Amino acid sequence: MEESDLIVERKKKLAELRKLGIEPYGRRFIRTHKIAEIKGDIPGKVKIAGRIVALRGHGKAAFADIKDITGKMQLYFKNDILGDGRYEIFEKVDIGDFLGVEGSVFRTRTGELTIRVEDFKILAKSLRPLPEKWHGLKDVELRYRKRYLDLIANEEVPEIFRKRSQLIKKMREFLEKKGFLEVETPIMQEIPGGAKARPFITRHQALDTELYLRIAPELYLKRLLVGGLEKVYEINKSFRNEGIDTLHNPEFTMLEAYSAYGDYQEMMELTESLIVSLAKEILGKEELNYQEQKINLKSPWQRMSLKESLKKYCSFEDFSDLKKMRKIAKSLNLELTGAENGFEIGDAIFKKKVQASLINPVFILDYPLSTSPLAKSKPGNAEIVERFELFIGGLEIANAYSELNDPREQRKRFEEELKEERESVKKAIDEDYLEALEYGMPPAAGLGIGIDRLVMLLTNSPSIRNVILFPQLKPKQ
RNA sequence: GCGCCCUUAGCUCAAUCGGUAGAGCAGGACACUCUUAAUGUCAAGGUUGCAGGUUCGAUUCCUGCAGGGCGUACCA
Repeated sequence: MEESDLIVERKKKLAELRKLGIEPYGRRFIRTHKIAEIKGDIPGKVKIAGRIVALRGHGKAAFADIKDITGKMQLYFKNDILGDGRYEIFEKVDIGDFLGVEGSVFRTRTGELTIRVEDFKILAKSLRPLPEKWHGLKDVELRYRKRYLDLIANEEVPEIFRKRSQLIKKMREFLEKKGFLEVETPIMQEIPGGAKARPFITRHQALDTELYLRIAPELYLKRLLVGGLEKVYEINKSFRNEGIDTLHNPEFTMLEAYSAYGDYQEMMELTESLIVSLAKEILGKEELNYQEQKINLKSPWQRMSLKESLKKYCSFEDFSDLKKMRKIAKSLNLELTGAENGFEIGDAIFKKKVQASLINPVFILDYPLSTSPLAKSKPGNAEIVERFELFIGGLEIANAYSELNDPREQRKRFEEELKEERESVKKAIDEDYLEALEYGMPPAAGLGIGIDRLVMLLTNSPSIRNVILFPQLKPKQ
């Protein structure tokens, strides 16, 4: 039978219901209980609503399972009880329909809590068949393109998004308690800054100007530090016009937080206590499994410089030994242009070799200045900046640094950066940002946390698409 | 972008050393007033992702395309 035949069949029932004077798309239905609230025998009548997910007919009686957001309940429809042609109407109900039912709670012979339906209303007729009841919806493409079906068919899916919501809520609470102010900064920016990704371009008609979707909110949040707001954060969607894979979606959710008078050491403490407290709230514990790996989040977390990590996992001693590093890079099939300095090759080797070994939380510190144009250099070492990235379960979860607040140094870094910029990206220095710095920005620490990846970690999800309700896919022709 | 793999009924899956596809669920009909992956009987459901090629014959082999998955590159 073609799908259209299944739909024809249901449309037929719809018409028949209307003929019987039943409107199959109902209105407000006032419930006395949500399903999970019906735990024992409840005297009198209850009214619940939900979607029919299973039907088991027995001649002039039937059992049905109805589901709301809190759980599932068995319903018992019986000709003798409904009476007067009402059972005939019930026979036009399909799996997938939304019903409001009224009845009394009892236990079946097998002890299952069930509602003996005395009256019911069809709240919405479903015209399409639901995915298979036992195996759920497995087709990965369908799950993403029609997430509503995934939510109906696969129990663990709503749970992931409940946890995601919980995590963001608790993150807010944590930061508020620490005195951070939540702000909103422009998504459409004249000059996209704060990261080096390719931006999406859009256009404002009335202003007759091109605008860019932000790749990060960083430069606007730091303007607020100039303005005297000492602790700010934004839970933001940012947009990067780059490849899509298990760790990257073109639009993604990030926390960025800035704290005046602090440095990256302060941010490490904040990050550690934030993530530990989130794990306790969401999972109720500090240990978790991520993709076959056992992870222990218990403080204190390990801290290691980038250089030390390379020594430990790739056993090479000296960043000035370019020959040796190139050899290692080559053995890892890394493509190099030949113009890289020691730190850049080191970073590439790190990504390829070290990262996968960082299962328990590790702060990797002290990145090369050349790849960190907005970070403050370490006292006594102009090549290195005060920056860390946090790795858990082999995933890069956070990135933070002591913020560069010297406007002339910042200009120099921007100019350096401009030289290597890719052709598709607008070549411009954010003069307005530099001007802001000239008014004086307090020394500060800044933090970025990839919320999608953190949710992946806490829900044991192998792909970022599992934790984004509507991940980006190619349009289907 | 590159490499490898996948695409069979609405859903979940079989099958074919190249001989025109078969189950379960869902849907239809009948029976059944305590079932719970209800049960029993019957009937129906397919341009095997799309377009070409080879062949007497292609769902199967080959090429191209589309979508998807994984890896890799870009994403400081």
